[in-house]
Amino acid sequence: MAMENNTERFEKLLVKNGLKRTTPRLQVLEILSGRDSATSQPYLEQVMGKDADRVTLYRVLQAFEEKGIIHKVLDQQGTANYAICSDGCSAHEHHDEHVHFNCDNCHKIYCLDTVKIPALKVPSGFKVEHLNLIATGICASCADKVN
Amino acid sequence: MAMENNTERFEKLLVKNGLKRTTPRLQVLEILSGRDSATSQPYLEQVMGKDADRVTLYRVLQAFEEKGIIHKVLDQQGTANYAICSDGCSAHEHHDEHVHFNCDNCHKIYCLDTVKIPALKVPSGFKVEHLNLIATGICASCADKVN
DNA sequence: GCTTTATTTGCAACATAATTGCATTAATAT
DNA sequence: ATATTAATGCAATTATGTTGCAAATAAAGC
Ligand SMILES: [Mn+2]
Ligand SMILES: [Mn+2]
Ligand SMILES: [Zn+2]
Ligand SMILES: [Zn+2]
Repeated sequence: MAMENNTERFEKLLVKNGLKRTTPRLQVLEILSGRDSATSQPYLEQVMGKDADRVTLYRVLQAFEEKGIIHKVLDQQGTANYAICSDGCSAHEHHDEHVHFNCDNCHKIYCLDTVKIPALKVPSGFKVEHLNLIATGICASCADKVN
Repeated sequence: MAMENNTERFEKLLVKNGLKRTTPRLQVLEILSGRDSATSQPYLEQVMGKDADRVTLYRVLQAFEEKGIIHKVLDQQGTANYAICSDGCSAHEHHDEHVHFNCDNCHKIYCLDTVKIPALKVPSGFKVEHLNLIATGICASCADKVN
């Protein structure tokens, strides 16, 4: 049983979502999946360099978000960060209601998939659709380094 | 017992924080205090028009935020919105850890001062400093209009 | 009130993020 | 191999935010 490689997986993912198998798209998937935290748009742009136009990157990210392949998290400065959706997300509905942790030191954004956002009691009349919780502080990795 | 008017209150607020009583500053306080929800930077810029330069507006907002007079909330699109701090906020510490509600219909952001953000259990190693919770959905006012 | 001083403002320039229209290119279906 | 449709690249434009510096002005001191 041969371990399916990344590129094959990604190609299937694109086809499944009716997206053509193009270099910029595979590249974005490759980059995002190789990181343990969300990836900022500026970082992606820098890493891709001249391999793809800025506009193409924006369009790839938008398409992926719409299809439920990635989700966007805005950090405390309002910068867009992207992370691969764990599963269960589709074009029709995202299921990324986990907490995000924005480290004040390394500025990484971690998807805390195991931490669900507690339900909330809001004033009468308000109808809550989604909850978006970002915790800030020091991440495990940075806390380690200080010691 | 004469009811103290807004301008007098705002002048005192500025003096207390070591800020000079200037027209743009009073204008921003006037606008923000006259609204029931947070106010976006673009809206402020539009309302102030040529009364103040864009840069001045940015600097006024920054000074107010530093002094604990207002707090900034980023909406789902990453747009900066500002609201007057209820109280207890100072240059040294903000106490605005209430939930914010971003209406999908009218796009207003309400400070739900009465709704505190529940404490959170995060993976070991992570040290939470602040929590920032934005709920999206339909606000009370918009829900009413539909009926 | 007039002068001094420190703060604040306005302007110009710049930086970055994001969007749009359109012609060209490339992926897939036949 | 060709046709069709989707995707890309490029140029131009918009929006947001920042910086440096000279001019204006608020507040303090006389
Ligand atoms: Mn996430
Ligand atoms: Mn608030
Ligand atoms: Zn960190
Ligand atoms: Zn509303």
